[in-house]
Amino acid sequence: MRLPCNFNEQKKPQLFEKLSEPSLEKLLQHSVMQDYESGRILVQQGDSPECIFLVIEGALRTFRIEAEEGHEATIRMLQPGDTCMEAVLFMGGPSPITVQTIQTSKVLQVPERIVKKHVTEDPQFAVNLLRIVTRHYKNAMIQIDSMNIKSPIQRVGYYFLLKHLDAGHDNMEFELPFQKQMIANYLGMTPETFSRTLKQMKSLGVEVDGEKIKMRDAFSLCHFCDSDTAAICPLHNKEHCKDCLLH
Amino acid sequence: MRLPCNFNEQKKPQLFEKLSEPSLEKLLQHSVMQDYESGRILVQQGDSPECIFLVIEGALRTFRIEAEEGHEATIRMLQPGDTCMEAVLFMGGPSPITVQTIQTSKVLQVPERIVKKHVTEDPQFAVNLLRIVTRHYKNAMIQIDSMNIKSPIQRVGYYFLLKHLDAGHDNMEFELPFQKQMIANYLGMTPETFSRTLKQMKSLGVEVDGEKIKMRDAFSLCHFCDSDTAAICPLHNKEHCKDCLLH
DNA sequence: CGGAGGGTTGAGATTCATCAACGCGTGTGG
DNA sequence: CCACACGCGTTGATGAATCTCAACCCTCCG
Repeated sequence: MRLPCNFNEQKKPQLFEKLSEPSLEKLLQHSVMQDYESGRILVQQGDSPECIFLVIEGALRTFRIEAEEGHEATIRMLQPGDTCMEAVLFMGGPSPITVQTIQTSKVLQVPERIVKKHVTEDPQFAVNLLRIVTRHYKNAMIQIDSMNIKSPIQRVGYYFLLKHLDAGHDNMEFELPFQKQMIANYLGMTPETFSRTLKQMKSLGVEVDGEKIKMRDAFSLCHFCDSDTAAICPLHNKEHCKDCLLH
Repeated sequence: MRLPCNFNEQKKPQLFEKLSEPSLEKLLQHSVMQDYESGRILVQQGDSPECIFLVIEGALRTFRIEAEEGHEATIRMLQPGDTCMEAVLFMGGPSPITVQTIQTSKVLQVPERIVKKHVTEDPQFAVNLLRIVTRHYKNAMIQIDSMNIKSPIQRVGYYFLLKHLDAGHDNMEFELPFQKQMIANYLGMTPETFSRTLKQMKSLGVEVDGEKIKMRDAFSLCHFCDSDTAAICPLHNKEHCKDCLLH
């Protein structure tokens, strides 16, 4: 099986990073490519995990459900190149999360036993997994403190800051990669509050037009920076980094 | 260096689980044991991580700070046998968390470079780390949905359920392992709300007397069970598991 | 044209944080 | 030995913030 060509060298999924040809080949040999319509449940909370999912096209989300009211808490939202269920495989026990497509998606599935076997055979693969899982964990920690101690506008601001840095710090425009209600849930608020918060952001120089976000200048979002993002912001400690809360 | 004797075979820290004698010896050789008073900061959010901390005696907590108001969000609370900063070592970049003692504590510190080297040399050690990190991640996911979609009483109930299962399911009494304000913050509420919530729990058959929690019967907390805990509850699917939300 | 889904806006209800005061146990210093 | 301060936990009153419910607009699509 060949990896689809829409992953060029730079956007190669982290799961396969630096793997030797034969090692990669071995993994892909037993993997299955599959297409799903939007809204399809791939794993149910409580199921025992059976494979890792690598998003080729489309988008997935992982979330948890509260039994009583049926409310959902989004844990992650995945885009092409992202993987999920790697951590769950090594947790032992049933899956704590549900996995669902939120667009029509093409997904590569690597079976559990292949993964577990390969981890012991290729140290690079083990390191990749460790890196991926720790990055998820870091995001989770940020999510936790967001819910606890940040206001809605701070959460949205931080989310926008990350997307802005993704798009390139000299790019004054970026797009929301998911539906607004999805992002709202991910940020721990209702679609209504999210919508109202977007309006508040105008006064900070951030215009919202449908899916497009336009920033007045590159520092409009500096106010939402923290030690985590400062480390990856090319403008950090430059003269203009004035609104940064760290200073 | 010898591991202190208060870890018997069963309570051996997961970090060292199933390691061969020489492997363990190698790790401990370069580790440092240290005592700290309560309230001491061991790692500051933004610092680059330098070692793994293994709690021998006392207690630590890890948390994140919000810059503007100085509010804190507790990520984890550690007891003897627990470790922290393992995940951070592999995340790359500065530490997203602050680590602090919350009791006078004895802590074993394993330097970063020893850990990273040992991971590639002993696969069992790598697997241990992967298990530990994924378990943290799982807890983080549960924390996220707690903040989002659970009421204070549900959060406290779930926390109590875990402690109850820890103490043994046939034990109708257990103790709070930390200060109430610490637990409150960990559960994402103020000490006041926590206190009020404790009173509410009386009507569910859970008495609180200082640090001691007394349950009327083994099923008082079943109401707060979910798919994650059901898997480890010895009473699950037994006839008495009546209040379980899963049914 | 009509319906469905996503997004927005408004009004009201609820819940939790905040602020303040108090009780209690402990340790300290006069 | 007592007075006092301090930290922790509790209780009460208040207010602000966000969720809920409802209506509406818009676009897309059959």
